[in-house]
Amino acid sequence: MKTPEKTRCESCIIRQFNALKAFSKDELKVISDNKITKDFKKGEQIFKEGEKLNGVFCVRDGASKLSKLSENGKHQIVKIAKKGEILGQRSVVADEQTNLSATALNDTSMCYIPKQLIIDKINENPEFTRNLLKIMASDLRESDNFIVNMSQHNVKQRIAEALLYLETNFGTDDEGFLSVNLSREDLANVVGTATESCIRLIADLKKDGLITTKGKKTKIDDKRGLEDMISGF
Amino acid sequence: MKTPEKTRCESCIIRQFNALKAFSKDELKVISDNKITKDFKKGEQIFKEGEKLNGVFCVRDGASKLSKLSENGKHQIVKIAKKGEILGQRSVVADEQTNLSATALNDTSMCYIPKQLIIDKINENPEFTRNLLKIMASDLRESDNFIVNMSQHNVKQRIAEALLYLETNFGTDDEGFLSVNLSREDLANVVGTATESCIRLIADLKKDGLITTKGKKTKIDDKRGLEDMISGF
DNA sequence: CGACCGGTTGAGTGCGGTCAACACGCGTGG
DNA sequence: CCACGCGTGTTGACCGCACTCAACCGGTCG
Repeated sequence: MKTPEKTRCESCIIRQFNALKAFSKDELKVISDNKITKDFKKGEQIFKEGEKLNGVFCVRDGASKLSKLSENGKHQIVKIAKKGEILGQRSVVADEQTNLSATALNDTSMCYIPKQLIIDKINENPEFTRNLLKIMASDLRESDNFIVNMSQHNVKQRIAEALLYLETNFGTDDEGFLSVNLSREDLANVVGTATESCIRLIADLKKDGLITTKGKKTKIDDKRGLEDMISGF
Repeated sequence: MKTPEKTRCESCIIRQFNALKAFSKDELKVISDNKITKDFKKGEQIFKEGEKLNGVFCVRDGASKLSKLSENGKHQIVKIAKKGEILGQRSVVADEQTNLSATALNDTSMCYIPKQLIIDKINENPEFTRNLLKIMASDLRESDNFIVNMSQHNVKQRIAEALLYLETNFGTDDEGFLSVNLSREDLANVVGTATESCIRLIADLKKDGLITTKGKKTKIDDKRGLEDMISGF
């Protein structure tokens, strides 16, 4: 983790995607003066579950996984955060320790904003608070939907869902391969299965002509086919 | 569903448990004048996923399940709401249709508060908004934890968890039986399994001396034992 | 070079889903 | 009043998905 040159929040477009868009020029200046830019290398841990955070992380670029360790030693990935999202806001709002660990999936650039600044703004700027509320309401819906998907779909369907999710949320490179490259293990941890099962089912999807792989990269060939399979055809 | 005599919000203790505790006497009067008390019989549906709600439901008494239908025709129960919780606040905050259906698990008494009142209060009363924020933050943690439990525990462990959850959150009657009596099917829908599997594993738990049943009622005999089993002993 | 990590494949097993039959209580209508 | 249907609970049998353990391969790094 290193701390490179700063970018001013006032001129940062990322904030349009999160609750920070409520802030005035002046407010942004204060935040900008107090934030720290932090970069994380692929695989580096941003924070660990149970930690008390002293600030939140605004994702400028890159992808990171939010996961939780269960007593059998497996990491369950609950969410993959993308550009514009803010990590740790739940913990700061609730004034609790973090419930999840965050780890960079690729080289990642974050802005670290001290907790007190966020708390002050919650008390001062109602528009900001309402934004936060909406975002958390949306997160909550996502989580509830995830629960249903986990319990009502088999592993193959869940893998298909995860791949589609990665495509729509992180896009593809110029050859059509997924931009975010989850390791087989991470993918298995997203869908809540063993790595071996994950590998085998990916091989199945290839055989079915729904996806192709090249090296460690994955490409979705038949989006419609995947969606149909998820629905049970 | 019938609408019995009103209880004034000012003198209602239930509100201490939810975001409404932020309101002044005057604000409560307005709410009280605009709310409707609605009662639901066991099994009655309070609202259905996809509906546009025009208000929220404050649970005065009883238990209700929040569930979602998946395309294979099964209901996954995501949460069981208890006295003091507010149903529909997520949808109202996000200005979306409901993501979940709500159904009464036993005879239930609700206060229906028009949506606009809640929206106005979000804009007027920052303390209320902050309360909402904290509650949703807490709901979000619960949901994330549920995801991890679902994917990392086997069905037997999940049933044990569900029973413990019912005991701690809804208590027992004077003989020690769980106050909320989920049907086998509902319990299966909580843990995301087939009713038959659920029944068989409950029989296991009985054989192991961890629980007993009498008629349709269930009693937890060895809380510690259940907890150990969940942790994998 | 060996160590190690990620990916891959094979073989065996058991958990849990599915279908079918049956028991039981309850309300309803003939 | 009983017959009947229906919803819920229960049990049996079967089978396949997915977990586990183990071996192996290729690349990378010390």
